[in-house]
Amino acid sequence: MTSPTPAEPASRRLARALREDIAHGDLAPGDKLPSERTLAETHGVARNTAREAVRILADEGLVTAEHGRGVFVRPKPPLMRFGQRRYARTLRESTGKSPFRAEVEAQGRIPRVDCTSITRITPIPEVAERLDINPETETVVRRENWYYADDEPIQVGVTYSPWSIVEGTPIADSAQMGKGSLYARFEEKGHPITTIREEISSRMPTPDEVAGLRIPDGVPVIDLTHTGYDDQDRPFEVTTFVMRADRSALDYRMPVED
Amino acid sequence: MTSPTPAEPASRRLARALREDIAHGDLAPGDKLPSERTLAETHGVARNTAREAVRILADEGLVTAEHGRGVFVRPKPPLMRFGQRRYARTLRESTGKSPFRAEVEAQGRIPRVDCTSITRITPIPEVAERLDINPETETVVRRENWYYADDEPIQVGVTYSPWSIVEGTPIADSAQMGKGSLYARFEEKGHPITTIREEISSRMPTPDEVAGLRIPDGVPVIDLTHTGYDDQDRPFEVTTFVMRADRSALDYRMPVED
DNA sequence: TAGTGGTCTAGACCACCAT
DNA sequence: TGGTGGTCTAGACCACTAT
Repeated sequence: MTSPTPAEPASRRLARALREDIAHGDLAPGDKLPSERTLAETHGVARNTAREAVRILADEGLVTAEHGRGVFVRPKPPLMRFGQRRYARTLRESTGKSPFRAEVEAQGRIPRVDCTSITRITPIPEVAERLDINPETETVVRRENWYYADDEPIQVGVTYSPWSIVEGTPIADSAQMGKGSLYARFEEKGHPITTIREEISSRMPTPDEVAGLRIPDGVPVIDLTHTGYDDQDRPFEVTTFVMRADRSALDYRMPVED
Repeated sequence: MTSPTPAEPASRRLARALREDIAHGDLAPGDKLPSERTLAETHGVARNTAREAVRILADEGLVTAEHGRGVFVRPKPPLMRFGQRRYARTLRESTGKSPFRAEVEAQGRIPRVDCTSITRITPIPEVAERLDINPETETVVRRENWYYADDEPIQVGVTYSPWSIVEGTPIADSAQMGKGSLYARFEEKGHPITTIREEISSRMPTPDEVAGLRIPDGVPVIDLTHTGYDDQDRPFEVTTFVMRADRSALDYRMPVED
């Protein structure tokens, strides 16, 4: 007695129609959608139903609502791509600037990196494990960095390194790292970065991250835990990054081990 | 005259309360939330408002609604981790099975890989560019694979390789790759996989992906474009993966080039 | 059959933005 | 000021799950 495929709800039908308009370019990136009230009237539904359709698209990351202005097709700006070159000594020495700055400038945007806090703490288990230290007897220095392009926050990085290594260096207490930045200082202390491990996952942002990184609805974050090893294969720093996934991508090239 | 911080909306307040219950373990993974109607009554709001609160949590990936059953705190199963070892010859030769199978079995789950289509096509520009071929004169073989753990779809992979390389091999026309799988066949044709490039991004799934991979609300996908290079640094295959981000992670270890 | 989530209506008021 | 999205209400019916 029941029909095999129940009728598609009005909100999804409307969402599908708008999605196709976007896919076909009838609604181009940056374009403003009709207002919720207009959509409701022209499609013969209640405003809440039109609103639900818009929300479906927002959850897919296709549109962004701006309070008081309207709903807009989200433009797809080029992604900033980060790979292992960000740790190469040649890059450090030739430009003297960090790979984040290089990548952002390559896109014609203005980079900024703020070190917002430097503290000495007892490491959490995930960090202690990767640094191969005893969390009950050893402390680490925690440096929190915020990365911006044109004042738009792109990623947050938190670097942990053993106190025994960074004691007395700018890493332990200065926001200014000097020429060649962080990894030049590690190298001076006998820890040239030689191998890296990158653990990558993705998820929806927490409310704090939404606020801090100003992340629109429907945009996930990339969660990256980076571990640096020196020429004797000793881990000496762990950095966790949280990146806006609509602004960031990762790009690695590596040998296949046998 | 206006208060500096407008009152928090009731739906967000309720969402925050529930979020804290989850964080504190009062609501453990797998637990059922009170019904929307119960939440509405106990918090003195309309059902739609309680529903909105639940939706906020679903969009964050914290809970999953099951029609007719209730809303449940989403358990966090261990992630399946994939790295460059998945391409190592030693792994191929010692186990004879693909790294996906090995990883899934390591978690006590039953792997399955279905090759759902093999076609010969004109490559799209992104693929042609990575394979360094002329899309107007060369064709590629497209193999689509679906990967399951305990019959739960985890990822989709689409492999493209030049017809000139795979012509006459099982890669071009057989769902069965034989011992050592795909990369053993490439090696036999003079293309041992030596270097890989991995381009990683993340986004919300399309409606097709939601349906195909049975992805719950609030779960992004990891989008991975993999390129394989042989011992003469010639690219010979490109594979694009779409993975459920709540089931998959990537884990690479690589040297830093100077 | 009872209880759950899924969808929808018609209306209201608020907060934000541009003019 | 008028138009926009953001939130909320009180009610309704449908579809799914379990008993």
